[in-house]
Amino acid sequence: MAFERAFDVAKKISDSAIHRLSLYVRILEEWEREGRDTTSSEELAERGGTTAAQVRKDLSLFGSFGKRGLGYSVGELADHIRSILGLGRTWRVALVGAGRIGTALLEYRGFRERGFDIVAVYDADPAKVGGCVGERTVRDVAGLEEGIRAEGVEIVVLAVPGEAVQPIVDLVVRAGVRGILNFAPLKPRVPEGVTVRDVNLVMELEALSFALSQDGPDA
Amino acid sequence: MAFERAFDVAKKISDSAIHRLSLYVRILEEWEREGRDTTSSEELAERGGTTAAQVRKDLSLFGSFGKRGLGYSVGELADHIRSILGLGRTWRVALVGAGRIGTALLEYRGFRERGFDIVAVYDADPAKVGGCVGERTVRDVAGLEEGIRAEGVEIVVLAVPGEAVQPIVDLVVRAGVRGILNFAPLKPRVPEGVTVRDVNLVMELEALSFALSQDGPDA
DNA sequence: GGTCGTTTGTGAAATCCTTCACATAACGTA
DNA sequence: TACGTTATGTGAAGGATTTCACAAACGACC
Ligand SMILES: NC(=O)c1ccc[n+]([C@@H]2O[C@H](COP(=O)([O-])OP(=O)(O)OC[C@H]3O[C@@H](n4cnc5c(N)ncnc54)[C@H](O)[C@@H]3O)[C@@H](O)[C@H]2O)c1
Ligand SMILES: NC(=O)c1ccc[n+]([C@@H]2O[C@H](COP(=O)([O-])OP(=O)(O)OC[C@H]3O[C@@H](n4cnc5c(N)ncnc54)[C@H](O)[C@@H]3O)[C@@H](O)[C@H]2O)c1
Repeated sequence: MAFERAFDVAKKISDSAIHRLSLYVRILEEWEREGRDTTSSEELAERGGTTAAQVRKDLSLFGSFGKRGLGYSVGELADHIRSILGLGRTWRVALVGAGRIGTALLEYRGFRERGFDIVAVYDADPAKVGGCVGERTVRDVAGLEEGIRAEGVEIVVLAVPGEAVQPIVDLVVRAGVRGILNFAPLKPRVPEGVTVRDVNLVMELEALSFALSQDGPDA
Repeated sequence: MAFERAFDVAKKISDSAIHRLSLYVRILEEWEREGRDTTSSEELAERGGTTAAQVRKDLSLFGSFGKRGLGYSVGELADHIRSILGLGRTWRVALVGAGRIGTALLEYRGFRERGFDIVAVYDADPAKVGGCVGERTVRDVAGLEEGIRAEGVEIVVLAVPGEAVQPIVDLVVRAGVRGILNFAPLKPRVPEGVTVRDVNLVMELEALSFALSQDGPDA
């Protein structure tokens, strides 16, 4: 069969491999726009800050997309990786929490461009519900479960205060959501089969603090 | 010697270990507020979503902070980890880019609470320069290098468009900054000794997309 | 003081991830 | 068709991180 799907046979793929694939697509798309036809693991590695062997290993987890002696077709490889990452489509996303972070995300074009369409926004604050953020109307979080089902929402972005996280997570999981991006500094509990990714900015700053403390003293 | 500093003898500490330490502090501080005196690796692991062995291993990279048979003193362990991460002080942070993400960050109290004090804000847009965001005045990015030196800025948070990143990074590194938190979807090049941490939200969403594509088909 | 139950700290084993190295496939040339 | 050059795909080696498992340390209790 031409179209390999070796990767859904329950193999374990590391997080860093996925991050690199995500990076490779971005590089390849840039090259597509520049009209480049072919590339090599060497070039991708150079541009992506890794090694050629790593690039080939990452790809080999999912199939073989190149031609020996020639390299890869930029367009085809991009297609393959997009298909691996599930990016050949639009994902329906709901945002919960139209606060500072929430509105920043809403007005960012990069998400829709990359296939993540924020189809609905929810908040609990009566002062915000009914109002507009950008071109979208903020809905009452009371209708969240119903809304998720009605709109076929697949991913929820959570930008609410920490204490509100767990109840909302329970609710959206009940409504069938299996992917959550969480900005609160607190890891919610979810059942098997649901993926949560946390964006914890304070942790990132603390990692910087550690790095600076390590080699700072001698400066 | 009572105060061990075994960790600055050039040992390699993994990123994930640092993230977990950061998590442990947060848990311990919560327990401190609740008035709990002691805890165990078991409890920390349970609460932090890891294993007891992992907790002990993480801590053992830096010293030994517990009492066998008894566990850890909540307060002392928090102190030790804060000291390891360099959190026993305030870090001087500058924000570059007072756009959507930038202003969200500025108005967030969590950073100062955890020792990251945003002492200055810079932007290139003449319409923004001179204006206020929260209680801070936006300064012209032309004065960034000078400002960094004058204010003793140690960490820079970059919330500017991708194409502006590299020049600003070069400039702030020249001014002596060794820690950068970058929101643009593009990894800047920096010399040895400078740490950059990237927050790439699109990559996080793409990782969710992958996870959903993996086990989605059977649903 | 001795014994018991507890929990740490840590070598050793197991697992996961990256790098190495090379057989293999593809193409151009003659 | 044979040969030379190139760059992939992948087992095997090497490193790093996580898990295991247990000796050592501590307090309680008698
Ligand atoms: N702003 C930042 O820079 C920043 C940085 C790091 C982390 N965070 C985290 O991100 C989250 C959001 O931060 P923010 O600064 O945007 O906060 P915010 O207070 O500006 O916004 C939170 C929004 O959530 C809404 N909300 C509260 N409870 C809700 C509920 N049960 N259902 C629906 N909506 C509800 C509020 O009405 C508000 O509009 C917080 O957990 C915060 O800790 C924010
Ligand atoms: N907003 C989001 O939700 C979001 C999500 C993911 C990534 N990002 C990334 O974060 C970065 C900022 O995004 P944003 O949405 O806040 O953009 P924005 O356009 O709202 O803000 C960018 C700000 O940077 C300023 N700026 C431009 N060039 C500058 C320079 N040379 N020096 C100083 N300031 C300069 C602009 O004047 C503007 O105020 C971008 O790289 C974007 O890709 C944003």
